[in-house]
Formats: sequence, C-alpha cells, structure tokens
Amino acid sequence: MAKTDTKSRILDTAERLFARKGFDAVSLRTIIAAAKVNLAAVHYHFGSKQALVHAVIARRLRPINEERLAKLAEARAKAGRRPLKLERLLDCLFRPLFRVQADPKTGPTFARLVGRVMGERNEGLHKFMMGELADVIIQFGAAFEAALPGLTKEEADWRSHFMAGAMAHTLCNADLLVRFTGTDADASDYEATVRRLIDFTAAGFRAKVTPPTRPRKKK
Amino acid sequence: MAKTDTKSRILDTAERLFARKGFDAVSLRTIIAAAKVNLAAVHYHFGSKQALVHAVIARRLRPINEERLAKLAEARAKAGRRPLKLERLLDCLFRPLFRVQADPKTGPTFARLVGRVMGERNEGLHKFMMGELADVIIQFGAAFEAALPGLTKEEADWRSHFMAGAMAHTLCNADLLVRFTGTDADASDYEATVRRLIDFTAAGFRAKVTPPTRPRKKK
DNA sequence: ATTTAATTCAAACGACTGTTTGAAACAGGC
DNA sequence: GCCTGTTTCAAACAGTCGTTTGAATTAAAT
Repeated sequence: MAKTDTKSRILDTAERLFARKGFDAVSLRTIIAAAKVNLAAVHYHFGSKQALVHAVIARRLRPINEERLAKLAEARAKAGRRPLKLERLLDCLFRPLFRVQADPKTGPTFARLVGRVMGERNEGLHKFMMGELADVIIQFGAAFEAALPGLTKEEADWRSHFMAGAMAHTLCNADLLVRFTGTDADASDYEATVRRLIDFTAAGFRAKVTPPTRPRKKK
Repeated sequence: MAKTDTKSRILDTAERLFARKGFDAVSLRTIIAAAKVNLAAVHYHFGSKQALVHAVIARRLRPINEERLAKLAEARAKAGRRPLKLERLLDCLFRPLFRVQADPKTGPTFARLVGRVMGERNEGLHKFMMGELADVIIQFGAAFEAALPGLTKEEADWRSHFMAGAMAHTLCNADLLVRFTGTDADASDYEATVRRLIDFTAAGFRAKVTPPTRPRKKK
C-alpha cells in the first residue's frame, strides 16, 4: 500500500471543495485537478461520485455519531434511575458535532460540510443521511420524550424538529454569523456556541404550550 | 398581449419543479417540456436561468416581506410607546410566511420553495436573497433587540440566528415531519405550526444566559 | 393591405458532466 | 530475471447543460 495516499488525497480535497461549494456544484474534474490525481482514480477507489460523497461524509460523521451515543450511554449510566436532565442530553448531541470546529486539522471546513448535508435536496443523499443518523434519532428522540414528561409526543417531535433546524443552520452558516456580528471565530469558541445553543433549545423545549386560539373571531 | 400566459406558464411550472427538486437539479428543458413552451422562450422572457430563478422567488417572497413589514409597522403603531411583546414580533415574522401553506392555489408547493432557498449554496442566489431580505432583517433585528433589553446584542444576534434556523428548517421539511409523526398536513394547520414555532423560539429568546463553566471573565 | 414590432419555433453551439476503456507503470513474491 | 496483481494514466464515450441564432409566425399599428 505504497501510494494509497491517492485515496486520502481525493478524500481530503473533495471534503474541502464540497464544503466550500456544495456536492453537486463541484465536479470530479475540479477535485482531481486540485488533488493532482487522475480522473479514473476516483472511480477506481470509490466507484462513483455518489460513493465518494458518502465516503467523505461518513468518514467524519460516523465518529461523531458514535461519540454522541457513547456520551448518552455514559450519562444514562451515571444518572441511574433518575431521568436525564435536558441540558445534559443536548450537550451529548451538540458537543461532539461542534467540537470538530476546534480541531485545527479539520478546521471549520468540515463544520460547513455537515451543515450542508442537512440542506441538501438530493434524494439519495437524504436516504444515506437518514441511515447514518437512524440510531441517533431513535435514541435521542426517546430520551427527549423521557426528559419532557409534560409534553405530548407530537409536541416533543415538533420541538425536536425546531432544535434540529437551529443546530443545522448554526453549523452551516457559522461563518456568516461571525462576520455579521464581528465576533471572532476563535477555534476554541465552539464551547460558547454549544452553550448558547443549549440555552436556546432547552428553553424552547420547556416552553409552555399555548392553547389554540379560542373560538374564532370574525375574519 | 394575448399569449403572454407563456411567461406565466413558465413561472408556474418552474416554481412547481424547483420546489420539488431544487434549482440546480431542474433543467430548463425539463421546465419547458412540462410547460409546453419553446426552449428559447425562457431566455426571451427572462434572459437567463438565474433570472428565472430570481423571478420565481421574488414573485412570492416580495409580498410576504411587504406584509411582514406592514404588520410590524401596525404592531408598532398600536403599541405606541410601549415595547413590543416578543410573541407579537415573532407572529409578524412567521405568519405571512407560513400562511402561504394554507393557500390552495400556491399550496405547500411554495412553502418548500422558500425553505429551499435558505439552504441553497449558490453564491449569486445568496446575494439575491440577502438583498430581498435586507429590510426585514434590519427592521426585525432591531425590534428583537428592543424587545429583549436583558440581552447583549451579541447574544440577541445568536438567538435570532437560531430562530431563523428553526424557521427555515420547519418550512423546508414540513412534509417530512408530518409524515414522521403522522400528523395530518391540513392546509389550515399552518396556524398550529406558527403557534408551536412561536412557543419554542420565544422561550429560546428569553432563556437565561448560562455563564461559562469556568470562572472566566468575559471579553 | 402594408408595415412594424413582438413573440414563437427548430436547430445548433460549445462547454461541461459522470463514467468507461484498455493500455501502460508499478509493486512485491518467487 | 519473470510473473501477478494493484494502481495510474490519457483518451474517448454518451449525455446534458445553458445559451444563441435566424427564420417563421403572430399581433398591432398605420
């Protein structure tokens, strides 16, 4: 396996370009030119562009999801019989994801990549992502319901949906806000982001449910 | 102007297809085949595909933003000197946007379209959207800060960001959640969605700010 | 009816896409 | 050295893309 770095170079370059411009907007020829490898190498090592996209995502996302589930299991073990605190739950979900921003090796490059995935319209990619996230969705979904005994399942689902939106949007447009507010995108500031996101979403989860508007007044 | 409906047919068909598959994923040839017009008609009436995309978006989004600002102005007038209530503010922002879901003419088709725009990576499209939304962002941004005297500007900006994420994600994947929870996507149910979104985001805005874990001074 | 302008049409343009091919270059085992 | 399997390479394939062209058609104005 002497020159297997070809595979890695494709992965790294593709990740960088995908994050910057999107999956469909970056052609294979753009990637192989930047990575200085042959065009056919992509199909030799990955089989297709779609498979390359999946590989790029899975390489980063899988460890994150594993860490999420591990942290959740650990928190559960520590809590014993007591119900998990909502903030603790959100921390298990957010921290492994946002921590990659602090990693100087991956840098903010990957953060946008993951955020990008959620907004992607590609049908196949969506299926793939749902498969990758299935465990996380199931485990955390159940945990949220358990941590919010006052909410109906329907209401809890909606709020999980809102939370996911806030999370994805934050990850995807992190730089946008930073430039907008002038805040310094200090790499280690991911903790502040996580803290803010937990504050916001935890309060959202716990919000009092406003009853439907009473009998209609005139239109 | 007898057969000017060619222009409208292109606009309507493009909107439908864009909403379903995304802007880049739908080719002009797909549109003109469904609309039963000639390929060159698109360039004759709009000039380019990008201009068509802009026209499709602006046709729907402009009235929405005008209504948002009108509602905000009205609320301000009614409140007089008193500060605007946060829920009222959010209602001005959400309702005009989600109300289109109830319109049987546009239907949920357009809802996904607008939601889709926010997740789009296209550089030019992003600039265009920022231009369309500039007034709304400025006006509501200031209003949010005024309604949240206890928050620093930085914190208020972050939470506006989270709110925008929840809003966009909800609009974009509305059908996804409906299918997931089995809730009926009754057209008139947009009011329930708006209510839920206001509950969640208002509580998020009002959340207590957790101080950093270490006794670290802020900058 | 003739002229003028607005609109539609079929056909092609050049550039780009993901993918495939078959021959080279290379590796390590014998 | 030869041989075997892995990896790289230039070239082409078969489409699709947005855009342009110039003539044909239609509508309106004179």
